[in-house]
Amino acid sequence: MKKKKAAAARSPAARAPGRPRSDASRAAILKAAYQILRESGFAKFTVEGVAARAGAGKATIYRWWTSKGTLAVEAFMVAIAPRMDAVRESASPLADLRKQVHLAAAIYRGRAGQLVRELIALGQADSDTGKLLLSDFLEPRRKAALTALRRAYAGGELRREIDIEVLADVLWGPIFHRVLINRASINKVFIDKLLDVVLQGAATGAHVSRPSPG
Amino acid sequence: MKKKKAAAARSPAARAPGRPRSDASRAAILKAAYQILRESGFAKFTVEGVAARAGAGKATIYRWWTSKGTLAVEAFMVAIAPRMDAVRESASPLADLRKQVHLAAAIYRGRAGQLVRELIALGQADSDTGKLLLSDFLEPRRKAALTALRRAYAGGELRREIDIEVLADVLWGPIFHRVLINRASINKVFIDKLLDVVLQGAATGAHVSRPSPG
Amino acid sequence: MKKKKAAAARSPAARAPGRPRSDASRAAILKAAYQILRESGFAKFTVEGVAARAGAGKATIYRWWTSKGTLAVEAFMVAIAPRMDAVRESASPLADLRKQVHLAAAIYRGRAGQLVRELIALGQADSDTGKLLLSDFLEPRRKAALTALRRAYAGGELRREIDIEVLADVLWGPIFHRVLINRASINKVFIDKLLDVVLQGAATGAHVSRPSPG
Amino acid sequence: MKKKKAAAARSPAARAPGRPRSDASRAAILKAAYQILRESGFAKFTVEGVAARAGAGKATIYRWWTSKGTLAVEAFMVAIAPRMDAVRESASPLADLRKQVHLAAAIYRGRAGQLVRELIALGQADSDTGKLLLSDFLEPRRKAALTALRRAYAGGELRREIDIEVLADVLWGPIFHRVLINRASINKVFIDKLLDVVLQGAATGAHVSRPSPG
DNA sequence: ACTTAACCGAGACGGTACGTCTGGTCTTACA
DNA sequence: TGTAAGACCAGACGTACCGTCTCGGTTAAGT
Repeated sequence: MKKKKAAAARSPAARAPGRPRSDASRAAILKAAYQILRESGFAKFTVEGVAARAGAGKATIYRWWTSKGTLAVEAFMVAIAPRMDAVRESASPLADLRKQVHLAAAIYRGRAGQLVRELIALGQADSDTGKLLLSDFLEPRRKAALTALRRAYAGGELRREIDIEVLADVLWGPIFHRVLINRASINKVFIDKLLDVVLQGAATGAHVSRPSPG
Repeated sequence: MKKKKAAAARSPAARAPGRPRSDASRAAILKAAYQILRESGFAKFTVEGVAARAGAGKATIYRWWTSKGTLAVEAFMVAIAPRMDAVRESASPLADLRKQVHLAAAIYRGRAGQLVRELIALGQADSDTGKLLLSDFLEPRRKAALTALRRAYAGGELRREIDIEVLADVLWGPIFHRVLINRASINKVFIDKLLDVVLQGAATGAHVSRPSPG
Repeated sequence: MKKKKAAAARSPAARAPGRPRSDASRAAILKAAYQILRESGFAKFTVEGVAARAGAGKATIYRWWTSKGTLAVEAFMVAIAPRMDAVRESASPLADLRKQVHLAAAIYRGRAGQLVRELIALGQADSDTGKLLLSDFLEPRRKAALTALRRAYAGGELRREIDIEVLADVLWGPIFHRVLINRASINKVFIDKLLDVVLQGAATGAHVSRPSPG
Repeated sequence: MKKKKAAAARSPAARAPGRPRSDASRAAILKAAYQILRESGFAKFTVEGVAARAGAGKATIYRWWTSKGTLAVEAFMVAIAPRMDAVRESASPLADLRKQVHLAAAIYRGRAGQLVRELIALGQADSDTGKLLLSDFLEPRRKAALTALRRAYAGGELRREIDIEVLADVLWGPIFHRVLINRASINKVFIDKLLDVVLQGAATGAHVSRPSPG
């Protein structure tokens, strides 16, 4: 992530000189980092603590991550991201969108919600961390929503004058608002109401296509 | 603010024994705190720095504020809050709402935007700070919006099945989303589009009452 | 001790105006001070602690004592000094001297020994304290010894060329040396040996007049 | 000095892992500490000040010294102790003793006298400091005197019934008494009188072996 | 009885230093 | 060259006391 080195790859035998990076070490560090995050939250997340639990040196951590924030973000993503990409495309883009948002909200309701809270907070103070979290975690989710919205737009399900970019913010914004500011619940009922209001304002017909409420 | 002691209550003039709190000191501390926040942001905001600039002792700060976060929030509010209450009620609640949101966005576009970003971030780590910021700054703004929405609801301008609480989150959420996460601009065009989408989804007729776009 | 005011004295009825000093308060402060010294030593002796235990205000303490050291010294003396003046003059000045030294050593072996240690230490850092301790406590003991020595000298019991002042230091010095530096025991055997050596070096005949060793 | 860890012991070349202690840092700290002691005395001797002047971190100081007292003692000794070991053995142990005592008194008359005063005082409050000062500075001087006394005793120059240990206290005690308590001068005349009285009391013949008073 | 002045308890104040903690860098020996 | 270990600088943290100050209220003597 920090250094590139033209990516070996030329031939199967081509290798950089010196001892190669230890993947065992990298994995141990990320695992220890995530464990600490999960057990104690970011407040007790210290580089020394991670190094000690991983049996690694602090210098090794700083060689591969620019700051403790970027380490925390990467550790979080390795553990969490896979769970968020579970929605597959169907014939109805708006239905896909609903599923995506419900899934994310479900995840944010749990332990992961507290972690994103803290990571977003960290991103305000440390720009490396903020950029990494945005580009590698938050932006991809938004992109997925944008894709669905674009398909719906192309399929004529959204009003012509709608700004898709704005619509994406209108969808995700209230969720983070409740997570970060309100601390109000983001339960299923809320998500449904949110989707209803937003799609009501954006959709063409009255057919907001909410699935039967069971 | 910190201790109550059952309030003596004998007469309205009852006073605690001992030297009373110095208002000059309190004011100097808040002023110094705000100056540092404005000049250098929260990164360089230290209790030692505030004490030194205010000509106060650190102990005095810790006597009256539980953490540096609560001090920062209070200093911010003393300086900023007055500017946000400038919207007076008119005959049209939805027009009032538009004005409120535009005004807040205008303020958040400036220096204050960075400060709320940092204070909200701080509130994630320190619950005292988070509660204070919410109860004394963020919640009052949301309440103002709720009041306008309720008036509109009562006046039949909003659809019967709308949940007003959700609607408030849908209005403010996207703004904070851009401030905290996207870092996308919250310019007037965006705010107008936001209001259009949201009120389109919530209003009864097609009359979304956007003022003529000049 | 702190203020003089021309010493009343003009007539038996002359008095300063205003509320007179409260003796109850003075006594409570000295008592509390001594209790803390005895229970916890000088390490935990704080003016705030004394004021709290005495039910007095800190200002009251600083009105009558220049520093916490002088308070400690006075509290110590009020409690200890009376025990040290118990030796009455007899026909044999050197025997009196022996009794004085043995008595002082006995007292220094106990709790009081630790307190003088700490007070002498304090006197090194704070000159008010040092002067007070010297003039009101240590010097008077030395003076008593000097008086006995002078009587012995006048009675021809000491060699003509002896310097009495030096002799006093030679008597007391080793005791404080053990209390402050060595931490070696100042038991009766040591005191006797000390007296033997010193008086052997100073007395005229071989008659060092040690009482029968029972 | 602080941790031992059973000393590896495998071979004389065994070393602890990790970065070794920086001698440059240690030397800079001791130097800065002594400079501050010499310039301002112990009153203005603060760990923060030492760290700042040495260009060291406070943590580094606390890693290697248990308290500011032990740091002060070590800094003092590194600078002063060499000057006190300048007396070489001659044929006359009592003459050596006289020289030792005169040399020490000469040193204590200067700046070092104030420092030992303050360090001894400090040793009363902090037992680590007291023990270190005693074992590494005061006791060795006393040992040197004891050695000379033992030689004199073996040579028949001291009376059979004399307790050498007591005699050492009788020699050094009065000097510290004047330094710590009296604040009386420890000039050459005093030291000579002191030695005369003490050796008169301890020596066998009348030959107290004072060098001709020129 | 009324005024005046110094007293008193309480506790907030500015200030200084404490000893702890963590972030990020540097220096060893070994692999 | 990478790694574990751990010492290093830097600097903020929150605490503890110092000695001073500012309240409201008390207690005499002098009017």
